[in-house]
Amino acid sequence: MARPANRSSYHHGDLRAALIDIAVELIAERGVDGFSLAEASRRLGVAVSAPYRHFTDRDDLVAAAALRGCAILIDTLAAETASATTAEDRLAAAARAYVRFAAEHRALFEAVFAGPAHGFRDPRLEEAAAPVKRTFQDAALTVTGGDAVAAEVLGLSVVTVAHGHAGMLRLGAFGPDAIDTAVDRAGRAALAVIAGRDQLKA
Amino acid sequence: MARPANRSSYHHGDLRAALIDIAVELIAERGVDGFSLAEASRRLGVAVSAPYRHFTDRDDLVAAAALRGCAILIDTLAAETASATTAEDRLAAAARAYVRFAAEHRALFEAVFAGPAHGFRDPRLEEAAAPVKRTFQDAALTVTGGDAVAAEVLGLSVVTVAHGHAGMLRLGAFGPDAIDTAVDRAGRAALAVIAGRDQLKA
DNA sequence: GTCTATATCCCGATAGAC
DNA sequence: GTCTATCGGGATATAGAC
Repeated sequence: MARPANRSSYHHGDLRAALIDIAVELIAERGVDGFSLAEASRRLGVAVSAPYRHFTDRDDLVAAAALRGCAILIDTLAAETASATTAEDRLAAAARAYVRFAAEHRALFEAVFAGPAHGFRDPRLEEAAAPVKRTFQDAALTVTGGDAVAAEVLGLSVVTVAHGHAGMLRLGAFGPDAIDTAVDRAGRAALAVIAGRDQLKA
Repeated sequence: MARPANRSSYHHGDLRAALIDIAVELIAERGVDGFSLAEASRRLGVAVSAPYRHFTDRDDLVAAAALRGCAILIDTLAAETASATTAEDRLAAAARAYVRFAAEHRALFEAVFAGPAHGFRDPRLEEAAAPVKRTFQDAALTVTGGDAVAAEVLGLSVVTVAHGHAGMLRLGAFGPDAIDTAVDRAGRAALAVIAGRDQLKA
């Protein structure tokens, strides 16, 4: 977002940042698999070899986008859960934030989560994503009143509910006002799971 | 699965079916985006031009795999929900079947649901997938005792919960015995949503 | 219905000049 | 830190022989 115009300015200084920006755009358009360094270079008006000064290879740039996504997701979670009053609401707010991030930063969301299905995962990303899990499990621990085992199950269930809403949103399952609908329903579904959490234990 | 050996038999008769089989294999290995007609032809020992006698283009073959996946998913849903005694259990069984299908037929699941994010969707697939939605909503209608509005919300919520478990399973969120764990948890989460369904309404 | 051959295109990555 | 040039590989799709 820094300087969308004047491509010649990329010739020195911030090509690295510009590449991440354009990678996000391209991933949004064609998906992680459809992203290519060649196309990114073309759009920035630089040689195809230029990116290799800043990233070791194609996947390294994708990983950089994923790391940025992780940071934004964590910030979003922190901001949206801060205003919650009850423990239940805090957990539901985390679910809403998760879906909102997936909707508003589709490319970053895909970069973060597209990895492990096929191919390998960057350990930096593994580490960077840990606070996401923590956010849900900390909130769940408050809900369960300190029962760590139940909290782990509940936290994972709620983040899974949120993940499902993000996926169904991508599939177009929520009609008009899809984003707001998906966010709202994710929050309600989270509250429903919390309310019926007795059913979760084996 | 018909005739895994004797590639020369493909030279006449069932290349179409063999291509779908090999497409499923390749999608499982490299994902929908990583699948190529060229590689499929190579593995079957036929010329790269041969598939074009049976499919108009690459996407047409992927669509054929998706249609097969849809049929299997619908069968799986029907079989697993048949033995349920209560309405709640029938809905939860649908969630379990959904996750089990996603786990045991990962490639087919991806072929069915990978489409709409980027690129276009085959209308045949749209039509073929309708019974899936119906299965969940019919079961939900029984749970809500005939309340159609509540049933629509509940049915979508439960299938979304199942979809989330399928996605998190792919991400490796469930440890050892991942498949059984994911299936089991999806069923329990569905029951939790059903139990707490008062929270779903706006 | 399948093959050979080919046209066209895009990609990742590197070497060496500037 | 970027450019030019290039190598090597793989994909889609078509034309025409058999």
